[in-house]
Amino acid sequence: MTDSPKPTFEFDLIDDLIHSRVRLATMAYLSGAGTADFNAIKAVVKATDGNISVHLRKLEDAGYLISVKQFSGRKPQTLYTISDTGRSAWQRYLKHMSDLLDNHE
Amino acid sequence: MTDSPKPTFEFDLIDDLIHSRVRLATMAYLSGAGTADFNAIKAVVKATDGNISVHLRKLEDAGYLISVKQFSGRKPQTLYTISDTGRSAWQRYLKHMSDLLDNHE
DNA sequence: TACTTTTACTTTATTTTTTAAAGTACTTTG
DNA sequence: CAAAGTACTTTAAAAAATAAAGTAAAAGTA
Repeated sequence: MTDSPKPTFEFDLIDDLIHSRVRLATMAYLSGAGTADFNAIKAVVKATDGNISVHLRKLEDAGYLISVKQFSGRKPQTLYTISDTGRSAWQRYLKHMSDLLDNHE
Repeated sequence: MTDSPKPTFEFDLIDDLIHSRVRLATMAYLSGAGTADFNAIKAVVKATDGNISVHLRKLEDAGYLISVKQFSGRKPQTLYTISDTGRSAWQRYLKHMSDLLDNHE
């Protein structure tokens, strides 16, 4: 048998929960913005209401985001922030991507 | 109305065909290896036969990979190489990821 | 005031993608 | 030569993503 080829980085370690385009955009935006509401996130991510709603829920269920429901004037408003768990998952994700790039400059 | 928030990079430009974990691993490996056969790719990507087969087909259908079928001894062997189209798509992908990282060092 | 539209979402249904399970056509091994 | 393996492909099942409806309240319009 021949020896198995070297992987450039550990693909199986990349976090699927973050990797999805919509959720990646969400995490990237929130990591900079700190806190943002449903509509702001929807806007940067360029997603439909239903779409972003489901993805936000997924990130929240995973414990990556914390949501707070309040009223802005007389309208309901949901605010989202990255949790500590979410932040370290995000940092790990960035590390993996950076490893990928290091191998392919 | 308030002005829309600034995205950190253009998420809608990221290439879904490459972004999928299995296909990302495949492209990353092939971009370094030059050419590799079905089994070598399957090994680095840690995928099952059927799984990698479908993903390789997808990359080939997109014109990102070129496959050549030959015999190694008496066994069939399929070799895969990144095409020119694939290489530039790959470079664009890396550029986008690098943009993402620049905004979040 | 009655009615339509808009806002801020959630829920459900449809489509797409991914993964897993079989299947094919050989070859190698005991 | 029968059983087990190799190198895949094809089809079926599961999961994920997207789109379409639906809800409840607010706001604008006639």
